[in-house]
Amino acid sequence: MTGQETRTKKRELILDAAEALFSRHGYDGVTLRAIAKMADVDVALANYYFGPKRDLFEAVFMRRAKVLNSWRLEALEAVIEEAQPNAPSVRCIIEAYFAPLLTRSHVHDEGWKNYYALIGYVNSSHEWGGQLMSQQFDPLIDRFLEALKMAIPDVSEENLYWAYHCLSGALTLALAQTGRIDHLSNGLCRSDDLSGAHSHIVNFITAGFEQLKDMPEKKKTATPGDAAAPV
Amino acid sequence: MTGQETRTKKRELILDAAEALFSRHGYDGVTLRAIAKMADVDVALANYYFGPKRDLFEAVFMRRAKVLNSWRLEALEAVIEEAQPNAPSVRCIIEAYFAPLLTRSHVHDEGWKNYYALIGYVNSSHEWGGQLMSQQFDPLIDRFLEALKMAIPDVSEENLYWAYHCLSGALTLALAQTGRIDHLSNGLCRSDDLSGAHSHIVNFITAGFEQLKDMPEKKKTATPGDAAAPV
DNA sequence: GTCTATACGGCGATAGAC
DNA sequence: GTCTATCGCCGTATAGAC
Repeated sequence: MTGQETRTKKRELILDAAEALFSRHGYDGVTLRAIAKMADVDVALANYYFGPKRDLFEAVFMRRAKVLNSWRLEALEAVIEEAQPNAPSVRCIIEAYFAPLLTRSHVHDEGWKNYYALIGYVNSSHEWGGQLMSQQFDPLIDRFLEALKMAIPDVSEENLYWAYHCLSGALTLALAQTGRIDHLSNGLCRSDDLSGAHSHIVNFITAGFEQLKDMPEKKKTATPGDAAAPV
Repeated sequence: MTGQETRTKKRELILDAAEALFSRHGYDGVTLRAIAKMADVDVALANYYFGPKRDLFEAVFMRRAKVLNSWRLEALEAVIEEAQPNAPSVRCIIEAYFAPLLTRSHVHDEGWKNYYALIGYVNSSHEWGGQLMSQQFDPLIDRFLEALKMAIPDVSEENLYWAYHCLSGALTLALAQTGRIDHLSNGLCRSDDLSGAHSHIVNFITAGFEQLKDMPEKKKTATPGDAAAPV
């Protein structure tokens, strides 16, 4: 084995171990020593390759973010292409957003499972949520929102962003796979069954965006006629 | 000030400080020393009152969970009462779920803001999500789901649980107030404006549940006719 | 360059003295 | 109820082996 191969190999081992541990225990719940032990390398090696702990965390997060983004971009461009010269439907766009994450075979891969849980952690974290998620994913999100604007004529920006926020929360909670739904449903639904969750989530989120079409232009965020009694 | 009063006061100070710090940095990101310093009490006092760190965390989480549950139960019973003898609408039930959390004046209270962020952290956490959330909130959730079953005839359990999952993700991400939407929207939407988010979220989630009414009984989770091309 | 062994200053939770 | 002491583990700098 050449030096180069070793280098790459050990780097990946460290990233894999860090990913597994960070996803389960969060940034502060993991020590570099634990990562080194799991990766079967020396304590100082993580620091040698990645610098301080914080930089290692970011390296872990960024590694697969790039892959996700390319899958999703590809899917988005496909549905836009296919719908030409019309705008793609809301459902197709939402499908392009979720399917690359939830329906491929990689969802059964241990590394990806860990990474998904990590996204769940990062997205709702005060420390990382605003910064890391935006940095890695916002450019692509903007393209999806552009597409949705074409599919939902006259939608207001505010409505669109909050709808995306709902999408994001629903998705990342699913990715986190916390076991909550298993408990709530007495085992009927399983949080580790992402492909089983896929169609439920797509249907739910599609409907959420579709209702923006019915918003009166002047009172975009108001509740429709059968509004509830204030509580 | 009597001993009893001091006792209660200091207990609350510790809980407040722990809440503020846990919500910002997570369980492992906070030391008992930091909590004690913020509460201006001795390091060992938290241990004296609450036992080990883990128990303190649970005490923080449970303190306001009880309050939330009673607000929501009250709201749910009000809409059921009001709709008698019919079933309440989906919108009214969803409104009863969200309004007590998002529209009251307490959302501007620092303590409650911290607690909300804590819910965001706990719900998507591997360590706590499955257990603590279920323990504190599932009994009430069951009652909301019962009500939704009446409002959505013939809905399958599986659809209902996954829809609730989407609701939960959207809500807790909003509660986490990570600043992500501020960034994405270039400041148009603000994640600390929960009452501003309220109607957007209610509309989105209501539509998500309403579409369950159109599900063909036999293919409950399938996508409707205009299904997307697989990606 | 790649990697290991070790050392260091500091802070962790909490048990036990008071 | 309060304070202190204890012991262990923390991240990381560094010296030097290969």
